[in-house]
Amino acid sequence: MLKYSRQREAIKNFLADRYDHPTAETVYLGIKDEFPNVSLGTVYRNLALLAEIGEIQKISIGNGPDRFDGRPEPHYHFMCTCCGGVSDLKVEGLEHINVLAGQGFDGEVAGHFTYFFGKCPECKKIKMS
Amino acid sequence: MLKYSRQREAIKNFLADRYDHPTAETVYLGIKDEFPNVSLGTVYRNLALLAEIGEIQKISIGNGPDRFDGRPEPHYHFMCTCCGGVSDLKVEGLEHINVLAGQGFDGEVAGHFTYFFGKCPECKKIKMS
DNA sequence: AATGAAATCAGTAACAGTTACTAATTTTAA
DNA sequence: TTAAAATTAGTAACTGTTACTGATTTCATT
Repeated sequence: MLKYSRQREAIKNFLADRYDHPTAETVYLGIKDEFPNVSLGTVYRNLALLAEIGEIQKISIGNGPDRFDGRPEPHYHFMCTCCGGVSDLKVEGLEHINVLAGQGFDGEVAGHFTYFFGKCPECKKIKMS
Repeated sequence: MLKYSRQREAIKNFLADRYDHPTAETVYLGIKDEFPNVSLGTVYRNLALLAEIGEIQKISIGNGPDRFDGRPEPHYHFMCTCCGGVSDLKVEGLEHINVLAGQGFDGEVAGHFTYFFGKCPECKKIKMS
């Protein structure tokens, strides 16, 4: 049975406010002013729990630490190879790619993970000027 | 300057022979009969080097250890959620998705990583029978 | 409001995968 | 053959994450 916890609520609120897909470490530091004694383990545990019940998303992108996204609706992500930032990316017409992947494959394709990489708008602007 | 090394050659050969995308640990154990004193660090270093010069591919899939693919040509991968195995997957008509992702995005999409998941042919068969 | 079982917590230790360091060995151009 | 540079084995250290512990918080039931 799931019980309320102030720490979990703070973690959820912290994520709801931002679009930069912070790491567990960042979340930890971010709720420290409200909960000075919060444990990093608590942050990890709640992030995993929230992801499991579908209230947030865990983004395992590249080789660094996992990142977390407060928006549960499925969408794509973009990682800037220049500044390392991760942002949301709206991509239309990609719904069919599981079917595409299943053609000529004897198994059963249930889904896919995709992330795009390249230069984010800010880094592109800097290089051009 | 890159010098020849017997260990590196053994690692490359080990990968060339197989399609199961082994982890560094597996590669390490696999070349141990030829090089009983080989170091795990040597395996990691050479796998990273070979991936960097484009002779093999590093597959960072899910949350487990990285896996390595002896074939450098770009292709997709499939992970079975049932047995955990990773296999190659031929998918046609996915070349355009970088362009698709770039529509309405001010940055520059250079590429993407995608892996599919679901049930592999073997696991699908078992469940059905 | 008081009780108590279950969930959650903070703090810390342990863990897995990987990288970094060091002195000895191997490679290879001269 | 020589010697500088690359590579090695072995080991320690590091990063991100999970597991353990006894104390605290939550909350349905009284």
